[in-house]
Amino acid sequence: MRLSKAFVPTLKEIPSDATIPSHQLMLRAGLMRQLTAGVYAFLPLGYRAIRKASQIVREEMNAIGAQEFHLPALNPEALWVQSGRRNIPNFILSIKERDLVLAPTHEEVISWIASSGIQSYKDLPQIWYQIQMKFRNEPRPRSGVLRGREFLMKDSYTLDASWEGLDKSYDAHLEAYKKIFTRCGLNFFVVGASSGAMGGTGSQEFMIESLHGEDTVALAGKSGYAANLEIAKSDVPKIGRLPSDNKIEEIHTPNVRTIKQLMEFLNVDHMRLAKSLVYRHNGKPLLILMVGNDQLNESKLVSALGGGAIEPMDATELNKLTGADAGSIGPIGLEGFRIIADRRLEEANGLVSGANKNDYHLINIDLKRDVEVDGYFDLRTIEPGEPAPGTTEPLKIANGIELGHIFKLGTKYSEALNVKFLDETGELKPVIMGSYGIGIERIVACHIEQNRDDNGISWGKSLAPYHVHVIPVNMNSKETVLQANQMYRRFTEAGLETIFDDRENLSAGFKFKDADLIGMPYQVIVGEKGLKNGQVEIKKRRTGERIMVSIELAVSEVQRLLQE
RNA sequence: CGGGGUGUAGCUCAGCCUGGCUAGAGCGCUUGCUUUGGGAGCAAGAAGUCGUAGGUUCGAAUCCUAUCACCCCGACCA
Repeated sequence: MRLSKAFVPTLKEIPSDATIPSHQLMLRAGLMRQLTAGVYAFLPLGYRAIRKASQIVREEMNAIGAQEFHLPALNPEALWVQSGRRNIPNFILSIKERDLVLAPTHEEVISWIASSGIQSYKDLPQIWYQIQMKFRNEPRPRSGVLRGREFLMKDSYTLDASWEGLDKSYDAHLEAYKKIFTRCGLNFFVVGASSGAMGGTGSQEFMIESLHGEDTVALAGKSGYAANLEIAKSDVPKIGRLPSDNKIEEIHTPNVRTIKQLMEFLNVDHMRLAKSLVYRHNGKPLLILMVGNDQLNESKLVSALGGGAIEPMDATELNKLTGADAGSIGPIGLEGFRIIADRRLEEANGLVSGANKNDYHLINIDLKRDVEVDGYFDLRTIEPGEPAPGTTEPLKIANGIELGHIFKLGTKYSEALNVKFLDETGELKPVIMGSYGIGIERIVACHIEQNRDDNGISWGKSLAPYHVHVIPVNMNSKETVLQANQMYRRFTEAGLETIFDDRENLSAGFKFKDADLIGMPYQVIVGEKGLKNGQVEIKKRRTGERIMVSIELAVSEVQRLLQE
């Protein structure tokens, strides 16, 4: 590719709208331009990187026997009503002129195809995938391509006749994903994750660690524990039982609202304070008991409740139902509430909690004796430094960017959308599904986050839009131009993807800066100094190392470096 | 959706508080000459109805109102 004829609009200055490095560099290196919030146009160089990433994904998917589909982005709205996902908040973008929506993902369409196409256990298993644009009603797009309103995804869907089959399909994806992200030159890790609104029985996320990530993860390097904070566990002890068996007493606690005030007022450890949190679950009142300073983890709460909608109860409503304000609520004598508690409180006694009467607390509460607790669940958010499960290793908390997510969906969609098959015994059963996503643009953005320096992008070999960047130092030197042209021709003929900076009237410095910014792995610098000795210079972008080689050996040397 | 910020030339920004000549700078762009190993120099030039609409005023980029867009923090996040 001759730069003199190419569209590679590099920018010297940092575009003011971009705040994270990958976003800034993707704009500065001329990979893409923003059309409107959360929507980007990929320019030729950026699109090449996207295609490289897609191709790696495609190869590894094909290697596990997956078959590529091309699915409609326009979906009938009714299909989403049927699956129950039409009204998930901030999810679907719709078309004004018709009852059509833009597909945010493709479980529904896949299920529609499978419902007529899959009839017998003999048709299973299947792995189907697509690499296409998806659309989402994102309330706040941000961080460049990391969170957009349209985004390129590889999504695959597995159809199995048995749960064992699903495990196999899932594990195949787990391994394929590791290969994909390794080939993409990413330093990634896998975490246990919440299935969230997707439903299902298990899921894992592939992440890179980054200050700019939106996810928070708990990590323990040595023991290998890694989990999204939404589900992360730690070995904190239960608070257990005290030997005493005192009766409940009411204590006047004027103006005591917070756990901290209560600790000071009663002069007790926070561990004996049972904090009451009041929510509505699918509209029904719910009281949650937590150990004093522990934070409720809403993701864990939703899982514990088996899904559904939760919302904190607002103050006036709470007062109407209990006669007391938040801060004075407790489990004793509370009517019309389901009561659940965090595991740390299991069978605990000697607890302090609100009396459901403003300015009063109860002491000596025994959950076993005095309260009908409808289940103990792990509901707390872990804190850094707590021991990883089954170890003494302290957990570290870090931010991460999610690259991929794999789900065991089970039968949620096959039941809603009638994807059934006849098994060996002639019984009609729902197909067992899995769903597995990878954000293609995120691969590229994360690759840049991890492969850059002050001068620009430093592409790894697998995603680099081109392999080699040939730079003639002085376009006024006939010899330089002649040799550089030959160099370009030789590289191209050898099958290497090559950029040739044949632009006239640009200083050498300008070309070097541009080459470093767009970041191809190897620069071949053709200058009068080297040519005197029949040599050109190969510069490794990543290390800055320079090697002088004879003109004849330049191509084979770069080929050798690319093999390394 | 709550809070904050910004909209002035292709890009980065100044000017706005305290209204007043023909609206500025750097980069980029065009032409010519020079230059060519780390974002060159000189000269000449093109380019903006100051986001949009309304208002106040003799006069608005500047003050007021509304509106749109974009960015950041939060909420949300398949």
